[in-house]
Amino acid sequence: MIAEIKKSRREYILEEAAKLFKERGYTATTMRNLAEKLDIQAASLYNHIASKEEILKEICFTFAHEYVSQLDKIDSMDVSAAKKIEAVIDLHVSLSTQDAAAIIITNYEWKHLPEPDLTTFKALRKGYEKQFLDIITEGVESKMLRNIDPQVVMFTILSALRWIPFWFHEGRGVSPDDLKKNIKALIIKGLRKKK
Amino acid sequence: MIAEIKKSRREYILEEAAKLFKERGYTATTMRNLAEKLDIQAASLYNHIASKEEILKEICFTFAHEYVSQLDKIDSMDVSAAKKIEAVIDLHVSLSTQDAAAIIITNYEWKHLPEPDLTTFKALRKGYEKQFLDIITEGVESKMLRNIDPQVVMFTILSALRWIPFWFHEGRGVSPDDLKKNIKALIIKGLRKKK
DNA sequence: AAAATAAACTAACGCTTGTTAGTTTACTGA
DNA sequence: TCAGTAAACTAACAAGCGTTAGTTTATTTT
Repeated sequence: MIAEIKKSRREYILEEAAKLFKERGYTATTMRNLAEKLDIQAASLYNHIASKEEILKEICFTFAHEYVSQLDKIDSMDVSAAKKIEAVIDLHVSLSTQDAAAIIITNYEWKHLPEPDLTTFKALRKGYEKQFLDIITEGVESKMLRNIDPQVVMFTILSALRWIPFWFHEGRGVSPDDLKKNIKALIIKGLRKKK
Repeated sequence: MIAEIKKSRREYILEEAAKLFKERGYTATTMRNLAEKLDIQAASLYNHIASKEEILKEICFTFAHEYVSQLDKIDSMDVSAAKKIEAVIDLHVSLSTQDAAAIIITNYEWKHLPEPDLTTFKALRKGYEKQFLDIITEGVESKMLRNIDPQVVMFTILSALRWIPFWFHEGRGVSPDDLKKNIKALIIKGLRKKK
């Protein structure tokens, strides 16, 4: 009970931190900025978190692990490469439209992680990209997908997906579902050979 | 002659600054970091540049203007929307593979510009995106392109292009020319209706 | 040879940074 | 009612920040 209350206060701080990190970037956000947003003194933050770096670490790894475990699930499904790519698009759009700020931190502010977390994170990220690359390569080799360089395909798709939380706004423009459909139409029909 | 020597020294500083800003981000890069890279004292930098912010400003606006003027040229051509989109892809790949660090600053570090430069820059960027959006919309309305939400198409293409300087390395993987061909194949065949 | 200029230097400034220490206040469960 | 605890407070720190002032050194121009 007590732990729960403590946790919710802590999580609220993490949320506000993510928003600030998104707007100004991690380095340019000060603990006093964050405190001001919460209407408390900077020193009071340390009742809830150990350090500024800990905030970054918690956000980055929470979502990195989420991505990795979901991709594992997708990859173990018994469906075509094209279907797996569609599932990856759905995954990114869902997370990006639900937790935009935190996803931006995970994708763009991780480089400010202190060692050894930085090395760990980079390995996670590299592993994710490699696994996705293998799905694309399999699709090309089985002649299901157009013969386009798999690395170019991977980076093109991932960078498009990683940018979504910057421009997507709930209730303005397309809905999350329409976003999924449109991106899949654009990407997949470009990849799939004409039948 | 004197002006030329001074300029080359100054430009060398700008180049090194761009590399550091790329690696660590603008805010996390200190004038002492930059000085160390050039084997001089931080104070000596001020013989060549007025401030840290001036460095950022010069890099951002140099390339923002380059993008805008090139897009104007493309837009005034008497060709189809698809051809214009291809030309935009060529433009981004060329700049991203030639001046990777500076392009990254222009695309990702501009938010640290001080006012009123920030407002000016955002207007330039917004204008660029609007002009590109209009090209895509025209293509959809003329039934030449698949019926995909133009805003989704614009952001998907632009974010994919803006990420290139992060992963592209000369001499490793695809060449700039192959990169152009592959991205155009992926994007355009996804946009164009089956004939 | 003298003057001018480019480009480095040392020393220091005022300010902001993340963080710590110790204390106070308000609520909760026994 | 009283002890325990969560969560705020004030005050201050050491380190690092961008930048300025004034000076020295080396090269080029006249």
